[in-house]
Amino acid sequence: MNLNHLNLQQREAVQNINGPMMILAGAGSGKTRTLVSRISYLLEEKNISPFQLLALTFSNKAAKEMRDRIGREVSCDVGALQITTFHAFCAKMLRTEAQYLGLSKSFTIYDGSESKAVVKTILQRRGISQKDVSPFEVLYFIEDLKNHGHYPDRNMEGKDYTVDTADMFFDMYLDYERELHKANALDFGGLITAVIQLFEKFPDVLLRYQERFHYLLVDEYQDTNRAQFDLVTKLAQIKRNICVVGDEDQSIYSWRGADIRNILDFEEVYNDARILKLEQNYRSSKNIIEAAGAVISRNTQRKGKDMWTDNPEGESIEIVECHSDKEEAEFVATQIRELSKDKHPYDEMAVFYRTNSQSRLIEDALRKANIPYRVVGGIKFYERKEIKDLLAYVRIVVNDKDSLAISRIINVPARGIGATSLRKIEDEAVKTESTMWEVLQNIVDNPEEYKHIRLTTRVKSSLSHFVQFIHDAKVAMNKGDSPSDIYEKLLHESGYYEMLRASKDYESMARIENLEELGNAISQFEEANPKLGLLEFMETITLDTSVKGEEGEEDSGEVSLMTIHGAKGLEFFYVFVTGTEENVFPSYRSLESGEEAIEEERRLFYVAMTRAMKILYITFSQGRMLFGQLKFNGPSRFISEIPNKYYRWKKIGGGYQDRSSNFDSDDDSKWDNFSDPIYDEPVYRVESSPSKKPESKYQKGLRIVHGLYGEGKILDCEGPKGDERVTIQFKDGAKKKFMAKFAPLTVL
DNA sequence: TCGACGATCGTTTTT
DNA sequence: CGATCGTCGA
Repeated sequence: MNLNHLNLQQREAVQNINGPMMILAGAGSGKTRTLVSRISYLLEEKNISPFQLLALTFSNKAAKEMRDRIGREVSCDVGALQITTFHAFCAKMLRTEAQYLGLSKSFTIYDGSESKAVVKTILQRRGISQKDVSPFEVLYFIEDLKNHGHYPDRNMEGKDYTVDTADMFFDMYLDYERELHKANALDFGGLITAVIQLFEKFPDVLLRYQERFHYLLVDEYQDTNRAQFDLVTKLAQIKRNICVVGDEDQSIYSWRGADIRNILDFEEVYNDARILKLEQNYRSSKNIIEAAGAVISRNTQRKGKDMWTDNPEGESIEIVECHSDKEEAEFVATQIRELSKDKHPYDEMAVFYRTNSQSRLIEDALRKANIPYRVVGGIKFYERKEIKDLLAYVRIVVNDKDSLAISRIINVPARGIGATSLRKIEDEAVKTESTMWEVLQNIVDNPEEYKHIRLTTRVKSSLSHFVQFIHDAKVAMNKGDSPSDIYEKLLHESGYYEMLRASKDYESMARIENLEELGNAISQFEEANPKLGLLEFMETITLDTSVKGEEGEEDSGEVSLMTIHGAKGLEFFYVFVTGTEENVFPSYRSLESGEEAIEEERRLFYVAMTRAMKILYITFSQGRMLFGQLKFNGPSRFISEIPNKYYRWKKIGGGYQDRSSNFDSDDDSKWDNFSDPIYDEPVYRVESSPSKKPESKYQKGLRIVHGLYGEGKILDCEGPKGDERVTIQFKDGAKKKFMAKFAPLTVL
């Protein structure tokens, strides 16, 4: 096998197949190429059976790419190769081993919104108002436990994680787990912890898998959480051929439980581990790589890599300062136009932002400029209400214990079964320890015995119809009707289609189209997998949330818009990083929560920078509408962390001095709302008081004039010289806070 | 049961 | 600003 296309380190990563190894693969270092070669090498040179390999990734996209590329390189049967996501791997194993854990093979997988719904019902049942305890908080607590590999009776000794069983939330967690078990369901985290449980309670099962997988590979290792680490460690225990690949500088999911310690402590866990660094970047210009390197070097939580490149120096980074968010978007559009005039195709360009809500203005500007674009991410197809509704019907048919699905659609479309009736049915289910489906069946089949559930005749007759058509669909499924036939049946007999057709508004029409699209998806699935049924279809879509795939999305001739999180793993010739302002990027939340969070934001910034191959534009705006208010946040600290020599700074429109007049002529209605920043607390606490600060020109008590508010007095001033935040009391009594260098202030 | 209306409160989201 | 949620009245 020819490995000449690889550099020295890459080759070592390929050929060093035995024992634990961690590959620290920097951005653009040819990671996928290396991994693909490694697997090919194992298969072709070392004659390892595909059956004995396991490669775990985080996204379906990554798994698919790797599989495709290996398929092209290798002649042996790739079909048996396990290259899959953590979650899909676990789901598959749990379906085969379901009986051990008292699950049925047909368990459903709950996504985040369904988990949240379960938490809500638990809170309700306990009579806790959502105002007092937000379901989100509870869910976060539960996820945190699961991220650390906890399951209800797990002994966490020696796990470096303490569980407070006295916490009221812990009780709710137990409730939650019971609820899911009753529904024959698992959430995302539960897929992982259930496998850990399986391994710990049934060592013989574990042994089977340990002996099967001779070679383990974990991609995006920096994003693993403790549970996943546990799982992999267990699997690798006997053969010890575990290769993990990651980049601590691209760890941007710690808020989702990714534990950077998995990387930082790898050598402690495997003391004979080999550590390899892939530090040559093949993607970006020298300017970009060195600038990004300078920024990330400020982080303390790293193993430390020094990326370098043989690529040419390239263009300077463009830092672009705009007046308003609108103007920023217009700049992006104009610049894209320019690039396009120079014959650069649109699909080589991407616009990044920190939060999804920022896409709106960019979209407006691009649309106005007639630039084709697509928004990557955002509202996903399978998260749309109508899709979730129909899928809830499907879920009931597949797994009638799924009471959550029943509650979701029992009155959609309206059947006159309101909250009160639903409550009665749920109560009965809890009381008799049965599922809602059983209760419904009983009410319909033995109305006499169930008279104590006081339901109106109208409700009873609706229920009867509901039970009947679900039952029919189940029968159809069992006798082998095709998934798409069953889907059509549900769509029409539920009355859902009719409900949408009846209301003729634009929105309903779009929904009908989506439901037809769902039908197509099912038909396609059916054709591709004739042996599989609705259950498997459901699993694919809950575990693969990729956006409704239009064919040929690769070279679409469109500019890509996405959050930076969504951009990880991608590359573009021309990249715009927008909204690079304090409180936006880094986000105000991270600023509030301290240095670790800021380091993660810095990694995010690093990821953004290193997506660019040729030209990197970093834009920010002096003023920005946030939560309906105009804010002056000032440029992001990350901009100041880029050494001067790598960038050119460009101001769009006028300078600071004539700002207020510019503002006035810009868009009057908008600036009418001009008001103080909402983040009144000092966000800069962290670095606000070095021992000797140079004298600020904004002293307390000083009288000033503000371009818009008029005359006032400085009440307080904090922050270093040149970067002060001043609190000013105006003549009308209003107190407002500004960043001095951006506010139109004149000292009197 | 269901809609309308006002209060509230805002990241990121591979699975 | 805008989505989401809870309350209230018909």
